[in-house]
Amino acid sequence: MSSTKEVRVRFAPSPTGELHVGNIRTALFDWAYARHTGGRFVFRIEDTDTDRVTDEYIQAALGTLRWLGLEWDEGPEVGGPYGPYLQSQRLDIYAKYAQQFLDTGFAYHCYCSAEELEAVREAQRAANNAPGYNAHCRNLTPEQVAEYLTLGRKPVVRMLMPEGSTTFTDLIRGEVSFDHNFVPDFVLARNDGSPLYTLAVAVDDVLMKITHVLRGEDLLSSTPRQIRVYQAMGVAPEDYPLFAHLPFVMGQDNAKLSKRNGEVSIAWYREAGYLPEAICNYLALLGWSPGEDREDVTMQELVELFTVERVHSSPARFDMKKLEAINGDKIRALTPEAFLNWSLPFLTRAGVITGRESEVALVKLALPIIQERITTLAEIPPMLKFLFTQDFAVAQDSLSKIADEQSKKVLQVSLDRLTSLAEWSHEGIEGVLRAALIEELALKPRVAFGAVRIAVTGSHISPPLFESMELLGKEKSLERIKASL
RNA sequence: GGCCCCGUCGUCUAGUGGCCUAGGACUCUGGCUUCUCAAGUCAGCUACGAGGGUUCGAAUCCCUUCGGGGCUACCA
Repeated sequence: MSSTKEVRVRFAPSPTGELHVGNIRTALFDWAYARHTGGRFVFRIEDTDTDRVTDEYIQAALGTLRWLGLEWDEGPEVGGPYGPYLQSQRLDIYAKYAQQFLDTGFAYHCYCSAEELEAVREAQRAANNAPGYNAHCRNLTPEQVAEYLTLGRKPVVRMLMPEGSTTFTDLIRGEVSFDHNFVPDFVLARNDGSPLYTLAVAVDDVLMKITHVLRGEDLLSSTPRQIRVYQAMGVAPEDYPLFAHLPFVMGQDNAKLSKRNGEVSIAWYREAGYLPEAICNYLALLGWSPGEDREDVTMQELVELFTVERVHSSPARFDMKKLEAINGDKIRALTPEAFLNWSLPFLTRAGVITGRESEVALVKLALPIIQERITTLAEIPPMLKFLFTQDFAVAQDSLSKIADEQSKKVLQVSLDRLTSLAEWSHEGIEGVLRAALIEELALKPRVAFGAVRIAVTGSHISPPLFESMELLGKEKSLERIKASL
């Protein structure tokens, strides 16, 4: 059917808040599918709910997708042949179709008030009947209409759902069928003429020639309504987009994602030092897998491997621990240059460096010794702070650990031997300290080096000691040991 | 309540009638390695929601049941 057509996939969020991991997972699959098939990735903003969508959220959404590397071929800022891509700029189009549906009898004016509708629903619930509009206004006489008008009532446009049922094949769930007894006549346009989601989404998918709709499963039951709009537009069944309803991403406690059970905003992950590729790799594994016990994929590999056939139908729980593990893997896989570029902003923002060339040079030398010991970029500043700080002080909780006699002795001996060390290299430092502390004083390495570590780096947890001392320099290293005596 | 979707280790998943006494990853526990923290490495814990069928044989097919979720708006 659509085998010869160019694949066109859209991501169409309604930015009523910041994009969260669930939205992003959908965007990622949309993007991956478009790229995998060599099709087009269309980005559309569904801002018909003007009360809840703000420009700020729209801008944030654009920024988030860009940061993640999910570049779109058509959409806001880049344009495209089927624009505009903001629904708020397409109002006249929806109005035209609403009128057309009215003219052709697919839709009708409904004058019922909110109170009347509520009363109907109440009665249905009480009688245990299927809820939904009772088609009260389907066949109003001209007199009745006139009466509503004199009452000052303004009508909404309602789609007429005929008897029967709608069946479609979901690419993930197989054949799904809805009896129209449970798909009531639904509103297409408000009484001020503004369109509702069901109208706008269907009209745009048709006009933008969308071939595949991959979206959240919360929209599954709205699909028959969309299909009815296609029919009203005169679209042939073989030209309907193919649907694939993605499973939910749930929070830790099996509840919907929220701030309470794990941070959901991508902006938070960005600030916390997660790499876009780690986020995408992890999210890709929620509801999909490449098979063959594979998990680690680059963006490129995701594009190559992604198919809807391998997408699950059951919901997945978001697990921060797994994300952390993947983030650590991705950080370790970074080239020195890339790692440096990711690190610098975190170091400057934390006030560890100001960005001077000499500082950057030192950071460059220090990064290799911490690359495999962090899981997020945010861990970099505290780890390298000792190299740059002007007002060095040993951490409070470590102070007591070097206050005893033995520690004092270790530090004194270290100071003496190191002072005469000519070549200040980590090999040299290690050789001297091992000879003096481990062999001569017969101390356990962890005890002996522990004291030096605290004196020099200020903490009992640090990057490898000898490399750290080399980077710090002889003068500062000895200065700190002396100060701790 | 009604309609629809879903159900494999704690979590993400592999698995499409025999390769499954169910594999991988994360977490957790223990060991090795080790200058701390990591990383690496070895081992261990733990699952086919339940009950019926079909079949020589079922995690895989069918039915029932239980559980979870979505929708039921002039939200999306």
